Amino acid sequence: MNKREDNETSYRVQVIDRVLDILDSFTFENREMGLTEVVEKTGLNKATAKRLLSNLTRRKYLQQDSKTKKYRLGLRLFELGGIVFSSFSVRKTADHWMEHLREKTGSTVLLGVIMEDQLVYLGKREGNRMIRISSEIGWRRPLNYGMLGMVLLAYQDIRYVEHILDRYPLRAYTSNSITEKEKFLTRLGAIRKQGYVIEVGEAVEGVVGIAAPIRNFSNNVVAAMGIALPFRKGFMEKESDTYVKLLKSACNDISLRVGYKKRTKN
Amino acid sequence: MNKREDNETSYRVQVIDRVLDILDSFTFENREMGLTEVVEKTGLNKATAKRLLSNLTRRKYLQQDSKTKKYRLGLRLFELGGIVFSSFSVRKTADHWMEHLREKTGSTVLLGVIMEDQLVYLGKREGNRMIRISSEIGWRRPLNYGMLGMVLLAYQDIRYVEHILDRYPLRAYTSNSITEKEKFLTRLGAIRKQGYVIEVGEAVEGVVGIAAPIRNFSNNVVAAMGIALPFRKGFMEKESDTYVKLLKSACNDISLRVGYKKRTKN
DNA sequence: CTTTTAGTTTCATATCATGAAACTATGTTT
DNA sequence: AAACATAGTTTCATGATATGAAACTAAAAG
Repeated sequence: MNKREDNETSYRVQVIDRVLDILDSFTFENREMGLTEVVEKTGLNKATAKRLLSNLTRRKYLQQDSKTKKYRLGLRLFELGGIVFSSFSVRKTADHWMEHLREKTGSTVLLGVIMEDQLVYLGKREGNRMIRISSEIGWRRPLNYGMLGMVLLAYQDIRYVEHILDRYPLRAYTSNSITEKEKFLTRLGAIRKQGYVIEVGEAVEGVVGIAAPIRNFSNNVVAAMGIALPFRKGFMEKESDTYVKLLKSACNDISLRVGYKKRTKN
Repeated sequence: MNKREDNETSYRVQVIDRVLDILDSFTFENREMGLTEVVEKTGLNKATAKRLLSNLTRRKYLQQDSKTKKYRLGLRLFELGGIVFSSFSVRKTADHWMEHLREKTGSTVLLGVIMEDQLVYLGKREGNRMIRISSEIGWRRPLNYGMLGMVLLAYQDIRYVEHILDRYPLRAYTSNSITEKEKFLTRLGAIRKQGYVIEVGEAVEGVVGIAAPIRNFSNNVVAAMGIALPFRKGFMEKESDTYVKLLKSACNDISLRVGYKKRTKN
């Protein structure tokens, strides 16, 4: 008998898994669920689900609309999330630079990191123009998505990139998205050489993205920051340079503050 | 009809309470705990605690430092918190105004709401001056704390205010804090009359706070926004007016834009 | 090396979560 | 208005499952 589960788990507690299944069944798109919907998503017995839901609600991990009886994620999760949020040091140092960039460019500024093989948005500043970049803080995207994903991938080990592309195949988000692996890898090479990326409508139609890497003390790229602007004719010739310079100096400064030491071999 | 014990609980599930006790034992100040520390805080048996911790870790609700063996809150909580965060509509509409205020004043801007009888920080923009306002998003404070708390309380029903002051007595955060109930109530009246508050060093020594209310469609005050600046001589005479005007117009605009949410009472 | 402290694993036990079923409540169709 | 349909709530006998004392290992401290 394989009693020994070779992972670190000492023992599985059924209720915990069930409770977390419930919490996990809430998403950005699906923020409200009734009892029946929860039952459908989790496969739990109705009575059990009710009991667990009530317990979570009593502890403020869920809240229930007294009228519609529907449940949503509770305040406690917001608080706990806030604790985690406040612990990302990159975010903190990037904060006022994001502010600055948005001010100077009037465009939406985004900050992302790699976490568990995915792109996670850590920061966002809404631009005052009319673009809709629907990326909420906490969002996850595949690592090959858009400007931030490309920058982050560009500086990873090639084997890691392969691993990622293997697991999350390239998708056509728009008609301009790169979907061929070879082309994509070439692109990453170019980004590495340039030190930044400019993508035109590859993630969102009609939106230009400019992004650059942020490094930590050990020279590793740990985050990427980018700005998103609406595409205009002549942009590449006239304006792009200004934006790139702005962005690069911001990213470099953040890198320094996070502990990045300029290239010295050791 | 005789309901059960008048709370909504259908039945208590011990493990859930225990698991949530564990999560709840993490705070902003205490973000990392070893097994023993968790046992101390929760009163659980060591074996039980270990089992629950492992389960939470496997599900990314906690993460464990492989070196020190210490646990911290996990990425999943950040994501779930993000979902809750993104659902606060006041925050969203206040967002670019906070940006604007910080830009114009160079000071720290804060946004807070009442939640479960406490002041909860929903938004923050770091000023570029050297003040230390240590309020993280998700923080809770008693409702009688500082500029935001005072503004929020000023517009609540007097009986609610009494209830709050009863439960959370006035504390002296600085030497300027009001600690007498009568004085405090008079202050709230003045705020209501003025439509804003200016407090000098009542929450943090040497910091001036200016805050104003944000109302929803039904005229209820649902949030408060404020700016925090370092105290300078002659501030009250020369500068305060400009700041108040800026802030008031921002708050008014947000109030207008915060259209309708769900109706709470009728 | 010895002691102390912290983390991990086991397993017999009865506590505790479970879910089928019966129930209420509310909305929808005839 | 009754009949039907759908969603939420409560009960309680049952045994599956969480429990914790104890024995263990690992790693610091003395």
